[in-house]
Amino acid sequence: MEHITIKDIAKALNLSTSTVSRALRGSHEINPDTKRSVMEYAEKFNYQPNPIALSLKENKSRSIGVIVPEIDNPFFSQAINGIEDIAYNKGYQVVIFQSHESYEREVINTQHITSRRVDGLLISLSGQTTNVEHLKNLHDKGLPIVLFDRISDEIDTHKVISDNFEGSFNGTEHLIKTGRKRIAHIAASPHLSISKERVKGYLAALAKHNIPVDESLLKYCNYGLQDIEFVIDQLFSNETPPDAIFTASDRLALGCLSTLKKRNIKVPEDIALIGFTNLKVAALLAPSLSTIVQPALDMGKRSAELLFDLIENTSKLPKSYRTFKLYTELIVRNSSVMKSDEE
Amino acid sequence: MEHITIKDIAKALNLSTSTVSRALRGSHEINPDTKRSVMEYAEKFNYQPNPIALSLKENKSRSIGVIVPEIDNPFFSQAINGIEDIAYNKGYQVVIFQSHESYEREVINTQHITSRRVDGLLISLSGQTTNVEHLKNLHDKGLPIVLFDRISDEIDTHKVISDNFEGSFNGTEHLIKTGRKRIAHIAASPHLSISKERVKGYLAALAKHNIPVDESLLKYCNYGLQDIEFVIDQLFSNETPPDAIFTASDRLALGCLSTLKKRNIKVPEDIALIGFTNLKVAALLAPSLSTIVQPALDMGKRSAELLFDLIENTSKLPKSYRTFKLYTELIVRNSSVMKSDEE
DNA sequence: TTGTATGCGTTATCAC
DNA sequence: GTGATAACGCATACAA
Repeated sequence: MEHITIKDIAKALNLSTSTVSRALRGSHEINPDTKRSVMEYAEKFNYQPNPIALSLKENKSRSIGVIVPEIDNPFFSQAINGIEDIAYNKGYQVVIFQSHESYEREVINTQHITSRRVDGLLISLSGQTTNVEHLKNLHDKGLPIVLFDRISDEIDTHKVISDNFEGSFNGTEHLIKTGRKRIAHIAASPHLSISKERVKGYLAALAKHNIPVDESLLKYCNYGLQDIEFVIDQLFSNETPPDAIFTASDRLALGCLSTLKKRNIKVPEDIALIGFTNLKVAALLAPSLSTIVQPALDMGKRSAELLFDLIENTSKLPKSYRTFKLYTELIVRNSSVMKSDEE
Repeated sequence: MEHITIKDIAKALNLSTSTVSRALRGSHEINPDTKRSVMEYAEKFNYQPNPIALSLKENKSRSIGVIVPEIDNPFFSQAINGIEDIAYNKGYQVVIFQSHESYEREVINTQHITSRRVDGLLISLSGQTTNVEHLKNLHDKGLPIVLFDRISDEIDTHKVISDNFEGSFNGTEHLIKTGRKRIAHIAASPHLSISKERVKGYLAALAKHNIPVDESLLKYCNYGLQDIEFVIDQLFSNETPPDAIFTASDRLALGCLSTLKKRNIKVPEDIALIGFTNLKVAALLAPSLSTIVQPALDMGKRSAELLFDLIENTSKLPKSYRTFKLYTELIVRNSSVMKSDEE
């Protein structure tokens, strides 16, 4: 892969590299003729400045790192879509890493990230992560970081989340209002901020409607299909099984739907189902599933925008960091069932 | 984001940068004591070599570019998962671009890719792409390229695909053998290699079983949900609607399932459905959908491995390029229905 | 207006 | 065994 350099142009045109550089950069302190001839030559031989040389010089890479638990998760792939969108417009490249829900892998990834000299980091924590020293260190060293979705209180930076409490509260209350009495909640890893908030919302809705909490209806679940099958079988081995399930994520909703089908438990006839999902999954699952829609794409975009704000203003200190809550939207489906329940 | 350099170490230890460099690289022509003290200092202050400087020197970036139509598509996100896996082990970073099924965007992305000096390119063509000069150019300039899934005959390089013809043939034949007479096929963009191969397989299966081709049952469809709804409504406005639908991708299968549900057409009671999907989607949709499973993860891994082969052997010419076909797997579900149909 | 010199971080090539 | 120097591609302070 050969590339033409400024030096080549200079040689060909009998100029110095600095003159060529100036011409290319559109400097005004240059002879219009020289400029034109340089531009023509550059055009003709498809000159493209070497970004690596620039990076070395300016000590920045024009790339941002993104660490997500799994790329192959509808929520995160859609968030990355949004991130890529913003980065593309800013002329940055997006470098992807997966933690695979492993704390160790996340730590290793943060090391790679810094050794790669990315200009900023977007991260959603792994389900195993309880200690965030690895991120604190980076942040203390001045790396702009934005946390999204799965955040930690211990890091003082911008964060973007959806309104997990409210979404969870609304979803649970919807189930209550449609007559459900035994509402199970399947949450993701108990370490995650999103899990905690969603459980809070679930409990708050039950409390508001004076429904006693049954601990056996609150399950934490990994993302594997076996895990969710196990959890659902547990729920249904209960003396009085749930009449509704509220799941905390895309994957759990999908897994739940599939397991229920396997077990021949009909949704929504036998059991009501509502899930936190991103917009695309919600659309695809319509109309069998009511959903609390998380703005995955927007979360990606918003996070990236905030990160670029930080990157482009690293000089301006001190910053005041904020946590941005994006609205969730409750989409109610199976209206026929709703009606019968509402009587 | 401050980083310690070789120069810093040299200054601190009263050595020259070359000595430090040698010590760090584990050269043998060096005093063991010097080496140890350098290593200790580097360890203590967490020295990390600057990959950008390395890149400039070696004229390679230790990164590979990946261009996919949409990250947020289960097939591609899983393929990227595989790519990331291999790249991670090789110590390469993965830079992601989306063409958004747009030819123009794809061309622009290839320009970005080269300007970024990636060491290789993995690409799956956009649905609009018919002209591949932009890739030919890069390839002629010596950039290692591997095409996967959506390929073009016009580029002479390694390619990795699933056995689209066979998968399609088997899926269609399965529908025929279970008694279906009017089998519709919903394909993706007609420009795509995968579409062509799958249509061929579909037609071949019909031909083998002496089923006349009904042009009105063969539809090409974009990925938007509106598009698929439109197509399905078209199919069912037919005087004699289909009794089976064979869809050509994850997205089409999901969209089809969702639309049929919306229209209150029951699967598999009213209509049999079979789709090309990746493993995870197949698992999630079980047991409602029989699937021709494409090895998305493996395709990502295999493509990345081949790309690294090319990257690491750029000196060895000439190469003989190959097209690797990965097996698809037919997973038959709804066995109860099958039985009744098989009688 | 243009050219020369320097530096970004690293390693390779030469000297000593 | 160690150090000085050049080079990768570019931008810029300074000199002309």
